[in-house]
Amino acid sequence: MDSKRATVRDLRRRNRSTLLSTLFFDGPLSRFELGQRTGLSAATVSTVVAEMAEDRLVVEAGLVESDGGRPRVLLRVNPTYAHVVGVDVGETGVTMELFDLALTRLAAHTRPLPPPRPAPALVGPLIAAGLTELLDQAGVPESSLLGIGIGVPGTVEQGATVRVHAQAIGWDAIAVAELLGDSGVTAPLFVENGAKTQGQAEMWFGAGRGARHAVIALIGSGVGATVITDGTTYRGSTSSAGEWGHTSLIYGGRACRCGAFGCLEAYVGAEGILDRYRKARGGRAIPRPDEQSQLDFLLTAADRSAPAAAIIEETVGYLGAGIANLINLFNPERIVLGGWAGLALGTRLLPDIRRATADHALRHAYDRTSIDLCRLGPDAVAVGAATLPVEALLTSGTDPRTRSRLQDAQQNA
Amino acid sequence: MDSKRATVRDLRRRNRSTLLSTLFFDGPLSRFELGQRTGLSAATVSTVVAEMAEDRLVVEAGLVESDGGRPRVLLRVNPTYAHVVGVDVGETGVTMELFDLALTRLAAHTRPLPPPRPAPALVGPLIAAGLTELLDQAGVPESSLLGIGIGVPGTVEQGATVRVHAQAIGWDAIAVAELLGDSGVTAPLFVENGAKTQGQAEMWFGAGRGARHAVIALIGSGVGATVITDGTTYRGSTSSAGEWGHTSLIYGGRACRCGAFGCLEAYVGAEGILDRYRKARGGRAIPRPDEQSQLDFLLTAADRSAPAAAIIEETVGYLGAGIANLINLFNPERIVLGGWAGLALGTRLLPDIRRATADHALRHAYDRTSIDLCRLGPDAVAVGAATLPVEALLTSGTDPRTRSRLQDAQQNA
DNA sequence: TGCCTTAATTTGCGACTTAAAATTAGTCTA
DNA sequence: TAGACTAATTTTAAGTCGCAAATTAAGGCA
Repeated sequence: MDSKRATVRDLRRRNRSTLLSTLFFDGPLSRFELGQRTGLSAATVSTVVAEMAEDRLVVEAGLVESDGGRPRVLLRVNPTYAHVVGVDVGETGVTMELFDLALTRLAAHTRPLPPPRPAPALVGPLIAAGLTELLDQAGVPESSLLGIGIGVPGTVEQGATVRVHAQAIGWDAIAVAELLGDSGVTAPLFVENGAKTQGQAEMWFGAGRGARHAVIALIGSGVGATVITDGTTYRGSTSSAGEWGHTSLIYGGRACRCGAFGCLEAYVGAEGILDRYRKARGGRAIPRPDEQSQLDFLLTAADRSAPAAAIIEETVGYLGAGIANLINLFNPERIVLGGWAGLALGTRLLPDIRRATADHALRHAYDRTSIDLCRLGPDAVAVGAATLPVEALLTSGTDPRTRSRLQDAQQNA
Repeated sequence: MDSKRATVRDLRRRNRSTLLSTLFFDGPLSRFELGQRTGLSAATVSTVVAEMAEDRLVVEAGLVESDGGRPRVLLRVNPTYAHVVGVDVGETGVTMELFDLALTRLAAHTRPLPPPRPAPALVGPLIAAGLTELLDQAGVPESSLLGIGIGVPGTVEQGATVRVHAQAIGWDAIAVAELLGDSGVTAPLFVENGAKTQGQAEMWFGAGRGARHAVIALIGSGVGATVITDGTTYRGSTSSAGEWGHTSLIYGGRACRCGAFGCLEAYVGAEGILDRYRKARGGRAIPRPDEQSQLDFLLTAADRSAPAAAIIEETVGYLGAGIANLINLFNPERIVLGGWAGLALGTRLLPDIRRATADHALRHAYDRTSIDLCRLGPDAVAVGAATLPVEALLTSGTDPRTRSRLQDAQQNA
């Protein structure tokens, strides 16, 4: 069915990849433990580790004392082997962060973008300029860059040329590689939907750690989800899977900005919630400057105002039904609720949300799913983007910088 | 991350598996073509094929004439290498079918079950007795059985012991292996949810052929779905994924037999449709004996009766929204609509259903999804069940009969 | 019959993992 | 402080595997 040929060299690559990955996520570990966890023989662990140590990809990290017997040497991924940059292209600004290989933040900055529709041609130079500044700031040479991950709002179609469809900022089928085409940036680029990078960050370092099947449900002004199946982000056939916000919750209900009616987003997205609240107030504006504080206002008001409480209660019900749909369809072991609005609702109402979910989900699946809150917050988009080059390194076991050259060579052949 | 060790032997197994699979699905093929399709070298193809020919798993199937040069020898999977049995355990009866390895039906029969709740203890002996009869009928020795696939209504929890939760027939956490425990059946058992086996049949031999990402949407009295991601059935963490029928379509709407309100099933399941129609008729019964003819009656009535037409139009709308949810969440390349009610609706109303779906789905994803009808019908549950042992053979490249012994040995070690 | 073309097999090689043996690097004991 | 002891690595010696190149097989054609 799948036509992946397998040579004996692929074997090595794969073993290298599993060893590197276990070291990255569960390290530091000794060679002995590595053998146990991966099922590989001590001999193989030894030779492969030696190879990676030769490349300076893996370094020693102290000893474990023993009660008699040779002490185990701890190994870990070398944080300074290379660096990665994560870029969060938002609707109003671009945040860039520089990390070492262990994803420790070394430098960061944010540049505003002219709203509402920043021309793609503008973003390229902005990133290029921001990049050199970032590198200068941390004293990291550009040659040390493993890659640059870019999180964008909108769907990203992976393929020969990566194309971005971001209706939110008016990008239609933009080829990202061209944005940085002539700016002299040579590091490999990895582009992905911002919600998906945020979800990946949550999976690697947040509430998703260790889960093989999970859904990261993100609620901000809009609503999206990242679906993790078997440890990897599910993309579907054209990378637009997980559009949870635009599933029908109330057939023929409120108009949604996607053009359809009754979408979940129109009910539990911050904009939808506040709009409903405004209507309940007889059209009076909510006396706060921005969406976040308006939602806070609503949540506080719910303690004393019946209409506000009703809106919240409804919202919790809708959200529960929406989450139940995720459970019934994907049967994950964990749901992680995030996004700024998701966190605002969740921190105060998680038990209610759980109850509402139970009312709508099938018992069997619900009982086997935990519902937790995000641990990283919306600024995790950049970290998540930065994980992309690291992921490429881990899954291939080889440096994407050299690999891309190889791929080019193969394509020319 | 994943701790699959990779020895040099696994390599062979994997290549054997890919060769066998391509031969099974795309055969007959010559060694030369096999090499091209799998990317393996001619040498490897030759040796691996020789091995499989030695086992009589693969046999020659004629020549391709050539215009000069040695003619290519066509190869195919040996249909008589082994046989498989597919069992469809339904609410009212058990259908059993015997196939050769090419899934050609050799014998079949159906036994009624005492409704409404056949005791599990009853089903075991029924299958055992039916099995010997089936084998006698076709003159196939039991030793030739590669395995027995069983499709059951309800969720099947795969694990050390396979457990079935089938509320429809009152089975709760039944360990299937025990059903046949002392009946002397030695062939490996494979148990799976009936909707999933039907979906698999559709993927192998029906409208799903060739798709990597697809959803088989099944509408009968109830509603279910099989989700295919990357060519394999998606099960989720506890095998209960794809419960499309119990996703909320209308928050707080009609009561569903699952206990929740507003489930899709309550609107587009045959029972739900007919119930709504009955209400529209002021409570008068539909003058037909069973659900299928009642639905036909409704569909025909729609041509001349406004209330009937309204029910159908509503149903199409609901169904469109439900399908749109599948598209938005899973982003498949193909939706296959099936089940007896799904077919009844689809054959007359597919264009309308497509339109309704377009109204609710995101443009980008909808444009890249085709919506087709099932080609096999509801009796495909048994064929689908029979594919399970074949699938085990294809993905492992080795005979599940010997493999299970190996696994036992490993577990004891 | 002999030459040409293409398919399949055989051969020689480099690469890989593993089990077992050897080595190494500590702790413990007297 | 010199063994004795213990347990982690490394080396060594098979045994496999897939591949490229070289052969061999099986026809067509003149």
